[in-house]
Amino acid sequence: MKLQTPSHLKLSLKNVFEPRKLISMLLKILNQEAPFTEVSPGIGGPGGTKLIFGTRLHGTTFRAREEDKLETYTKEVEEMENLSKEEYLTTLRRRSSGFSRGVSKYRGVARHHHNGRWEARIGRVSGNKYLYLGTYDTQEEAAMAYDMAAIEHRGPNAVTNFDINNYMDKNMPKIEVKEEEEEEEEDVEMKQELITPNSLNKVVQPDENETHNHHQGDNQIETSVSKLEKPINTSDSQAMDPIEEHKHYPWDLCLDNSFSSIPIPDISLEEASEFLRLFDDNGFEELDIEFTFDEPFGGVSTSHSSSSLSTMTSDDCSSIN
DNA sequence: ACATGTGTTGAT
DNA sequence: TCAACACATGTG
Repeated sequence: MKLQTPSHLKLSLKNVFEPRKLISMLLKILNQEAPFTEVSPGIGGPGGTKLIFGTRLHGTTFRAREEDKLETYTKEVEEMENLSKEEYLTTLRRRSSGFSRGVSKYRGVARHHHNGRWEARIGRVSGNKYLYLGTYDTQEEAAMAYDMAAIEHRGPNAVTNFDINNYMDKNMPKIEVKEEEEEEEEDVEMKQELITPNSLNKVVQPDENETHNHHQGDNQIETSVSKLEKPINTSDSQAMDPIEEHKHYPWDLCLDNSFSSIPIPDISLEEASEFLRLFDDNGFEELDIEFTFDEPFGGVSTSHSSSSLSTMTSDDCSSIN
């Protein structure tokens, strides 16, 4: 029997890995409108990587594939739990097309072998040929050079490192130009900004434990699942102020604004909003996982999910904000 | 399997 | 700085 995921919950890489849209959606999620673990990239096997927002399972959003098993996603779930928002978005960005290797966090940026500076380059634009964009002291500068070239040559839909708004109006992202050891320093910063996974992971219901298959004999799954289900103390979780956080990440500023203020042709924003609707109180109540699939996901029962879901309401979110 | 686009490497 | 190859990833 074929598993069905509502089409409006499915976003292919092509759509999702458009940073502005992706980040906007993720921000909504990460800003406590939904717990961090509700977004998961799925490794799609032969069909390629897909990032799907869809089915809630074990407090995590999964997109089901007929051949998928829960184990397929344990890696992603763990990854999301162990990474800060910034780090995770970086990994997502890196996974986008053609951007899978290398040392730089940014698209179009590579460390030059000669002088060690950061070289920006964009390939196969306007006809063919590569475009050398120069070398820079910092990754960020090179990344911006790439962004601008990308926008110029590929239009407003270009996949960019930073939010396109930064290039549309006066406010360029305030790049903290540090000395040499950028990477390390940034990593430190990231750690400081780390969103504790537990502080976000509030949807977990105790009774879900019984729902889960705890006796698969697979250690990895078990640890992952139990991690997810670790009871969370909502009250003492550190409230993350989204605004505060924005200060440190220029590229994710005014994402939502960008959607309304910038006319972006053929980007359908409905996808994003439709997706977000999922995380509305009502939306969740009505999203019956049983109707989402014709059979339990990966053989794991989801029968309790809908009742559990109802407890994941704005209460959880507002308590944080 | 093929197309695409970026990382890497070497030459100039 | 330029050019070309390597290769991961998406797509039909």
